[in-house]
Amino acid sequence: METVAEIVPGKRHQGFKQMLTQDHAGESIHYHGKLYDILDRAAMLFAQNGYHNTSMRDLAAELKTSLAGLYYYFETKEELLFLISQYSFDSVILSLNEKLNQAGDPVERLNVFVHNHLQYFVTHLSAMKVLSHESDSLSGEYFELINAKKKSYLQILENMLLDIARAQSNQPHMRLNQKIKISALSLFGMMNWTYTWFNPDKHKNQSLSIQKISDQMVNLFLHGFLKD
Amino acid sequence: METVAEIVPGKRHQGFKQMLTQDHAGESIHYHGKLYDILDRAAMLFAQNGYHNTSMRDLAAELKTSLAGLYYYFETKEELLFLISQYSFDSVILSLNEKLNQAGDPVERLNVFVHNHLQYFVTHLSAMKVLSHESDSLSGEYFELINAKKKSYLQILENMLLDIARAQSNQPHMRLNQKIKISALSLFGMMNWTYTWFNPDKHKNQSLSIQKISDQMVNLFLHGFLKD
DNA sequence: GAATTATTCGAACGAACGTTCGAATATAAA
DNA sequence: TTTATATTCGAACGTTCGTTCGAATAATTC
Repeated sequence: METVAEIVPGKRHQGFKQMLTQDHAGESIHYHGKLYDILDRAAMLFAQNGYHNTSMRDLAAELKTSLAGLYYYFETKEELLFLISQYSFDSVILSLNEKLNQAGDPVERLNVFVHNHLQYFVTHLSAMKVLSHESDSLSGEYFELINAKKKSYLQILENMLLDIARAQSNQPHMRLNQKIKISALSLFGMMNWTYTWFNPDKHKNQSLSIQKISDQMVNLFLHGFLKD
Repeated sequence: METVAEIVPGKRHQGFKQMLTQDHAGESIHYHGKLYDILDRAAMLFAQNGYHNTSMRDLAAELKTSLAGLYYYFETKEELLFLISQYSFDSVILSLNEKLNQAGDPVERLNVFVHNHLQYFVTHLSAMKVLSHESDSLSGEYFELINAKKKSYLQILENMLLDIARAQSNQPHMRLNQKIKISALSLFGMMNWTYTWFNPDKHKNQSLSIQKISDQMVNLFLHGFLKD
């Protein structure tokens, strides 16, 4: 069974490199409350004020802990950003895979993809905003690792679109690969852009539910996509 | 005739407040090469490394001028970001209005809107990336001014969609206002997300032209939008 | 050419930042 | 209770940052 990366504090000097490579290798989710607390609050602050405008002192104050104490759980601020990004991404993909196991035809699978993405996005708005907005505040190995996840996530969507396109026999006017690439990126644009306008407080218990947004985006997308 | 905001250097202590309010009031574009150079290069650096990761020393080095000399042209780094954002936004809207004067039916006007947006986006990729990505690095009055432009730009698109929706007689299943809001924001998502994947060097003189991207996005969008 | 104005500059200031270190405290193991 | 381990902390270090200031230079006006 697939899981998100194991996250444990302490002895990071020895454990860090292993964590980077052991990703997706473990069997159970090791839960360490304090670190998740840190990731959660940090994501909130990063989403609210931006990564570079949030100081470690801000984070320490938010968590009612000491500045130096934070560094027991990670080695650098950049690693903190990486951990937030990695955990969010792994969670979305994990949740998606669970739902895809019981989803049938290509179109339904696309529905599942969009709804899963939007659902996770708005219920973890801070973390996903950070993931969408600050991913090139990462550098080096951190950047590469998150970028690889992005590419594989995009690949999942592109494969779905390929299935859908093949299912209908019309010859497309455009080269299929190109059409699928632009389509997939457009769909991601629709979905990810929500972080700039979706307000969970404003929309909670209101008529504009995730289900409605998800349905309309799929409609908007699918009719255009299927119409040559 | 509408123009972009007048931009002149020097005596900023007196001239600044006036510039903020005189926006769109002048008749001709006052051109001051050096300041445009600064805005252009700064936009490049901001797009490349992010606003907060670009220091005034970096910018001075890029322009082969002194650090202190920069402050002759603006008062704070934040004002510099504001000037970039304002000039870009005004230019897009100005260019759009020129093209809309000679565009007929609602659907064609939507085509013009999308093509104008994407065209300006990719030919001024740095500045537009900054505008899309760093606009909430602004605060106070700066933020409000750019936000107001954003809202009015969104309103233009929503009005177009309203015209299109009215032109066809089908009763929509969803409340029209809501449908138009989500549709407009989805379309902006498609377009603005391009800054994360469009590579001008890679796509220059290649098969993936702006016209093709624009056409496909309009197709993708319109067929879904018109289909209830 | 003198006077005025516009533009550039070197040097420095104070503040904020990420990070480190050794000591202190809490927790668990023996 | 003693020992070992896990966690927190105050204080400080070195760096980088945006910004300022008064002087120097260039351009323009008279």
